[in-house]
Amino acid sequence: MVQKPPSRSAPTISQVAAAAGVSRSTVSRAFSRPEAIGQATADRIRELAREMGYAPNHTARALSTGRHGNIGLIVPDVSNPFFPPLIRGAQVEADRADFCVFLGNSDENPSQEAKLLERFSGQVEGVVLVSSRLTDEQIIEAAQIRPVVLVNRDVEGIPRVLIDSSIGVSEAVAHLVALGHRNIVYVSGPSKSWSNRQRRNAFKRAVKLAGIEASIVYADMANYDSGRAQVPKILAAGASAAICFDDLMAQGVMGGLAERDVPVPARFSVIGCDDVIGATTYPALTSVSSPTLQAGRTAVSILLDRLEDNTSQDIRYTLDTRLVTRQTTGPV
Amino acid sequence: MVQKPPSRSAPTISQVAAAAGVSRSTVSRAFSRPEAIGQATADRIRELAREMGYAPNHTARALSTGRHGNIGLIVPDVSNPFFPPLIRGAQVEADRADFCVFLGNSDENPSQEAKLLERFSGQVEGVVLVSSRLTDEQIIEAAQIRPVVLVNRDVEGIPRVLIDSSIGVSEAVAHLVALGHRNIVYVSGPSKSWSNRQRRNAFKRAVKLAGIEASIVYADMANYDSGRAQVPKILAAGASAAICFDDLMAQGVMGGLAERDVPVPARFSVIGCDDVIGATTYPALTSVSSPTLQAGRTAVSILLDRLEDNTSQDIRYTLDTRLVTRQTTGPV
DNA sequence: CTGTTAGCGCATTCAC
DNA sequence: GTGAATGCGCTAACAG
Repeated sequence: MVQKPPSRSAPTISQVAAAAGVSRSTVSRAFSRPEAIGQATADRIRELAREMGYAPNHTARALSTGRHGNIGLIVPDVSNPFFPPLIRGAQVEADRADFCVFLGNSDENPSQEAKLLERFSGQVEGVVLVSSRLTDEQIIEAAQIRPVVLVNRDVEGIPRVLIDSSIGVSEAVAHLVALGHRNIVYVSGPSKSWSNRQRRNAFKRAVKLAGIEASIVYADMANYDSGRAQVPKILAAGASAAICFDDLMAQGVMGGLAERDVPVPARFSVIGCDDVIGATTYPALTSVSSPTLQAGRTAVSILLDRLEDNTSQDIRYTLDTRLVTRQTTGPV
Repeated sequence: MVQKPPSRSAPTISQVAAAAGVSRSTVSRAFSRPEAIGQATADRIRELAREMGYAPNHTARALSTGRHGNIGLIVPDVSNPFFPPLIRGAQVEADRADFCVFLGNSDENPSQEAKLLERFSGQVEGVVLVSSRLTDEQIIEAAQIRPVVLVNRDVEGIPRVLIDSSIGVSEAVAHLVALGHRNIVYVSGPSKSWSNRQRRNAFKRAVKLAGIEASIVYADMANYDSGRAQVPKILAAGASAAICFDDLMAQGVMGGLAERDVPVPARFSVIGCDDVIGATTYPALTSVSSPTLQAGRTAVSILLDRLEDNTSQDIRYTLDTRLVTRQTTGPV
């Protein structure tokens, strides 16, 4: 086997053992279970190792133990502002346990997602799937190989953390009603999205409860242009306010309204979901805030727990949302 | 050694060899160098392996070859909209070579960055450091262990890809001058940022060349609130336009202006940098576009090249920027 | 508390 | 073209 000569070849455990006049096992213990050997020897070895620039070879350790201290995280699209905070949260939690995280981008594409899963396989102890595009069957199959935790995807038997927009959307409707709105529209996102179904249903329940007029306009994509394109339909419905599937669409709606000289919030109110850009726009967007960072943390936390004790109770962790009122909503 | 019993234990190369009636070497070759064995045997073995659900153990292979097909990518802050497209680009390129990428978040913190580097070490063949907060010495030291490629950081001898804002910023100034502006301000970002220094210098050169009045206001942080807080200083300077270190600050400036009832672009023009949010706001932000996705791709591409042929010529790859004109700039 | 022994799963010299 | 032997670096039983 040809080893590319490293500029500064790393010492092996044997070299440290020789230099310290002990066996390799002792050196090994000095790093993995220091409390199992003499305090003095442990210190001496670690010090010596430090001087020699020795560090345990992660790969060799992984081969021997079957544990590599890595997890995988697959998201549909890193560039969608919804995900970065979630990734961040996952990182933070992984960090605390000294785990490294592989990041994968599925491009909203099931086969790409499966490919990543395959590629990660054998290098990760578990995987977090965010807004997975895989079928239930594929997910269940993947979970048979190694622990899987889902975010915003509800598959029975697979640990999952769900951001529940119900409360936030209800608050949004209540907020608009309190401001005097009597005809609201929900701008729907991707039809196969779990989050979208959930928000739409919460919307329906809330408007029915309030006994006001309401309608739904359907867009296929969740982005600025898509939101902008819905404005004619929204205005045609005679609504005075819109709750949008996400903030990007909300921005699009605002753009479309501005083009038609409909002032926000003077003549029309707009509410987004996820609160990913709220504070950085003008006027600042009222939005249903999603605890995405928390979702990332929780998912990884659950995954790591599962790696510890191999319990397999059915976890379904729900995170609540709330309305963050800013400047795009006003009295009718 | 206690191996946690996998639900569906993966077959090893030996089992496949036994089942196929060949030696382990042959099976190994069937996967790593199929052309080195009989076409027929290779096919037969691969087929059998597929049936048995065999896949080469990544870790064992890595231990033996010293190559694990992973790279590390460390960014200051995943949540900063500048980075996701870059991450995306890096992923795309890694994907093409069947590499997995470890993502790390340094929190703009040098010691956290060093810690990640350490944690990745031994599992990655190379690392891409984006807007590194490490000292030159630390970077050089890291590069002695394994290949390192820098993005937006200029250290002699280390391969680097730099987004050169000079052209874009010059265009921005020219654009404003053409619109009749005669007093412009540059809203400076983090003082130790390479990008900021570069933009500020390009600004100085351009305004001097145009012979117009100009000034610089200094902010320490690059975010919305920081931009918003600069508005009084900007207006006090008597400027009619501002070029901001990045889009987030530009948004902040727009927010601050709106609060003071200064209409954009009617009475004041605003230009951002990086073009990370331009199209999703209203009015749409004029911005100096940074090819961040391309930067990510190029960095990984250079890294992978370097892993192939161990050449070590000094690469300094420059990516140009250009002004994207939208609706926040207008005649004075 | 420490050393000895035996793999983890694979890639790779050598022979044949 | 194929098989036998050896080692990658480390950990974990088992003795002592």
